[in-house]
Amino acid sequence: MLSKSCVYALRAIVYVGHNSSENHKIGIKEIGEELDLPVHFLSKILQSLVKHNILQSTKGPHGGFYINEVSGKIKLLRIIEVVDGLSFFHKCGLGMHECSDTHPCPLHDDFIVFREGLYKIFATKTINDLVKKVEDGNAFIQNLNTKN
Amino acid sequence: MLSKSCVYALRAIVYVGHNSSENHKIGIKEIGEELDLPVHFLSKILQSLVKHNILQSTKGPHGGFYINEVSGKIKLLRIIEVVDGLSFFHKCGLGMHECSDTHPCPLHDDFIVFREGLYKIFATKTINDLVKKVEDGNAFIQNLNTKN
DNA sequence: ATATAAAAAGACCTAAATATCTTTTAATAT
DNA sequence: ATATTAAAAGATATTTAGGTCTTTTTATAT
Ligand code: FES
Ligand code: FES
Repeated sequence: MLSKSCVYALRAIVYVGHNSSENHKIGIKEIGEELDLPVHFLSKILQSLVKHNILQSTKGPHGGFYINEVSGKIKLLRIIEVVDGLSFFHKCGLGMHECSDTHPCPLHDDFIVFREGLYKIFATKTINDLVKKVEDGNAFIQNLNTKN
Repeated sequence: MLSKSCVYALRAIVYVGHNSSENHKIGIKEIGEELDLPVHFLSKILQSLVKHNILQSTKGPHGGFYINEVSGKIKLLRIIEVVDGLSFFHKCGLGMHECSDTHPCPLHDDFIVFREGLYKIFATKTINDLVKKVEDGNAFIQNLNTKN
């Protein structure tokens, strides 16, 4: 559904949101290790998020990634848009060229309920919402038994 | 979500169910052309379905693919199982190693609604259900403007 | 029996996603 | 200014999904 790049992005951002601040930035190595993600690959993904101003970073000693006021309020959908694009939310679930109410595939009615439901979730929730869940102990972003 | 192989499979089976019978089998070439699908690739997929007894075929003149009584009643989920496997329906939407109620990711509650809803649809609907929709004119499996 | 038609099987090929490794750039502390 | 640290950038490798082409097998009609 979402690509690996995309879920890596989401989890990494939440991790950064949870563990960092303007004066305690967090290195790519730590993020990768804590989330069991391939560091260099993740690095690419985060680079792109920084370019899109979804995430902040600085180089050099005590550098690393962090998240500012504004970024925390970004909707998950925006991250998906940047990493994967939004085509999933418009595509036919049976792979027809067009998804349309007037020329629907046999799964259309059932499928769009879920597709649009997901859309709404992603379009509504922010990074901060996820961070809060983690901080309240109601959710986790690290694997239970850490082994890849 | 579903791989191309999988949606190709579903659409092809519905096409066969709709257009063929024991004494009017239907060739791979026609299926591919009518659905705008790559013939040889589709051929592989259908081969595997035949092996799994989800679809029937005979070689030689007037040979081709068809669907018997039993196959029409097969659930969509079975096709997904054979082509893609069922891992999607158990996997964490944020890519954590395990999806669990006790160690949930921050999207877990929202995501499983979607995941399990879809599961139910696929576990319930049969090939014949989709064929019927098409025959009743309530759905289509061919593209509108046929160009790949 | 033979020719023919169609699927099955096998061998490849291509593109995209995922992952790794190396070099460069820039920020900071000394 | 210099050394150091960490991200950015670039190049390359691997894996998986998707697709094509060729040969073989098998059923049928003649
Ligand atoms: S036409 Fe297939 S999901 Fe809308
Ligand atoms: S833990 Fe992520 S979806 Fe269940």
